[in-house]
Amino acid sequence: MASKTQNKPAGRVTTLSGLAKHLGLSPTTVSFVLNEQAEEHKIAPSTVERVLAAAKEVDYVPNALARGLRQKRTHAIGLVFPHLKGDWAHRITQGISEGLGDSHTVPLIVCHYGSGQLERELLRSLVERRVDGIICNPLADGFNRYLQVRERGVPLVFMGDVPKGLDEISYAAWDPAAVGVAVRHLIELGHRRIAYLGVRDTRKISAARRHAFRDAMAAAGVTCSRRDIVLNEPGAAFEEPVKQLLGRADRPTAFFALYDDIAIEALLALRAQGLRCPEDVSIATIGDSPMVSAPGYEITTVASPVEDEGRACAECLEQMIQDPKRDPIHRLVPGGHLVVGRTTGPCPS
Amino acid sequence: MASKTQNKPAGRVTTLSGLAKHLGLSPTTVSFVLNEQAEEHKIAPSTVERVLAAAKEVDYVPNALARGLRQKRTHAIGLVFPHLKGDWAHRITQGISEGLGDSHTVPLIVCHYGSGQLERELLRSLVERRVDGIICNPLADGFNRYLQVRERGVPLVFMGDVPKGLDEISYAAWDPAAVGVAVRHLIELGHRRIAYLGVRDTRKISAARRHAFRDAMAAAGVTCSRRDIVLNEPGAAFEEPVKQLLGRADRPTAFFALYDDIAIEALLALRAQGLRCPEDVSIATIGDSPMVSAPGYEITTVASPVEDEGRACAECLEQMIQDPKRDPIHRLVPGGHLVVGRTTGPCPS
DNA sequence: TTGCTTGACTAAATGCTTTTATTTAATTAT
DNA sequence: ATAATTAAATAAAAGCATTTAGTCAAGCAA
Repeated sequence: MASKTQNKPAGRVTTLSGLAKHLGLSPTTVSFVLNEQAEEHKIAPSTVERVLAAAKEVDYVPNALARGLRQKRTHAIGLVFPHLKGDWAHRITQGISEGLGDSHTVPLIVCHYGSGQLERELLRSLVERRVDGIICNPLADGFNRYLQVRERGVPLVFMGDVPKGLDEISYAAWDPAAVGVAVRHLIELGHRRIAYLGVRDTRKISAARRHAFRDAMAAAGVTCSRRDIVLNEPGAAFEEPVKQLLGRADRPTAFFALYDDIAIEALLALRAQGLRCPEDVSIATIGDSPMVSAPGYEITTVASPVEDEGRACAECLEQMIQDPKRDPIHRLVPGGHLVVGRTTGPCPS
Repeated sequence: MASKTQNKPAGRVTTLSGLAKHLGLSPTTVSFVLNEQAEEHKIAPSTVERVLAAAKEVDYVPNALARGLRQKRTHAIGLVFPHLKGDWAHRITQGISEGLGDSHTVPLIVCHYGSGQLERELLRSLVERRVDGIICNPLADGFNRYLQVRERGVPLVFMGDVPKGLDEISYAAWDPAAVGVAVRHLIELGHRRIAYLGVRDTRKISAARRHAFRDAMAAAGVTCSRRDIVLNEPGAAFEEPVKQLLGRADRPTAFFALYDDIAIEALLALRAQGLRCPEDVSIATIGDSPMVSAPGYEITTVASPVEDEGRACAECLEQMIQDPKRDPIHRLVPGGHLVVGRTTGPCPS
């Protein structure tokens, strides 16, 4: 038993070297045993047992700081979220955890709460702590902050959309083909004039979704007038464009909204015009929230496979960690099933 | 400019020593400057500037592992959550972040998803990483895991309830006095026979809430029969006890439920008896969720000050970190306002 | 001139683990 | 019996920043 009064580092059994001294062995030997390299280094079985027993006895916990310092690997990854509101953070985190599997990597979750300042600090903090990689959902104007991190050699994966033209960065995003599910639903209900409500495509996935819309229409043999495509500036209201669309003689009988909040805007604008949904005009969207939570809405949507996205992000990041110099990975996560709400109905004849 | 071909550690400017060599100074000097101890150590102003400029130039990021190893302080704390579902995690995290203030401490959030095995691993991982402290919401059967951590000298704060008799551990919990808010509401509505639906008091706060109930009743001059106090075993159903209570001639006209899920159980049991709520019997509770989210329920509750709890936890932990040997801190967070739902009404005459 | 301060900086130890290169003794091959 | 091999370990460096205890030269007083 180690003397309790002794205060010298050698006397403390809490460290690997302390344990070694306690056992009359060298730190090397103890390290080999504790890292399951005993076979490889031909440590005598009796010694292995002795070390293991002692480690258990004193409940030795290795110092991850020292280990990480030496190995240049922390087995921790950073998850940068906007916040933890709602279900999204929960679902994606669960997916990421699954994706990490048994790699004994710990996700460190931080939130920037919409503050660019905080985002920068947190990012720096993660780099200081030498996380093995980062999965992030950045602020709209925060991309360059992450690029700086990438330049340091920290593997980085974006969950979701990235700016157009940014090819040298990895991302895992929901496959835009899911748009087709919503569109086909509308077409099956008999709709032929379907308008697209989206935003100007400064990001890849947004653009890809618009193409998916066009393709789904084309595949069904439905033509789509360019006038039925609304591409707002980010942040702009949809009331006016929707009004205009509805004012036309050959007005659309259905809307596809790129985001769920656009769908709500459209719904309100439509009602303000004295039209009923879904009797007069149907609305479908894609989005995380089936929006059943908002009583009175219940917009038809395509539920996104958030867990799968998380898993994809984690797998993607692991690959990058394995080989930091590899080409950036772009993964599209398929899936998403239709959740029919109260906003889609048969095309009015 | 540092030669790029050189591969020796001295050539890399990314470390403090590298930077020092680059500048023709000692690591000591650079360290002093970068840690704002230049004044204290009488570093020449010109040198200070030179160092600062160089650090900025190469965007030097200190290695938190090395620093932590030396200082025995990581400026990171662990937050152990069950999961990130709903609003609770979001709110308490925000509160904790506020409570940490500008201490430049990063919260590392981990979730055990109800798995004791995972909880143990995560806890060990946090200890390995030498977090400065831990704020946790443990599994019901996981307390001893945390006590082991505490014994290692890691400051520990429980958010919420702790087992009875466990005085040597810190916690920050919602003041049980909030129970009075719900009870007074019922009394103001004219109720005199109010039953208490709770669980056997193996935990401190549960017991304190029962006392708060009793006190609130007494303060209003209302007597409370012992028969109106239901203390279930944890996990047991409330259907039977509620049935019994309602079967009595002098049946209660109102229920106070210790948790919101108990309230729901009671509501269902009551309806199954052919009684209406709130016309025949009122139900009030205290809890995080105003339960407006569950349409058709909307149980009257006292909204808990989750952010305040988080802040209290963080402040509590910081104090313990300052002086790990101090007595455990027990903090009760006041507050909580009444949210009147559809389950409370005037006492039937 | 000698001794004492002070300003400006540095050498070296420390924290803990991993890893590479050796060592020592025992065993086997020749 | 000598060389070659193997088993079982170890010494020492590396990884990076902090911190204690100095050093060295210049400036000043006596």
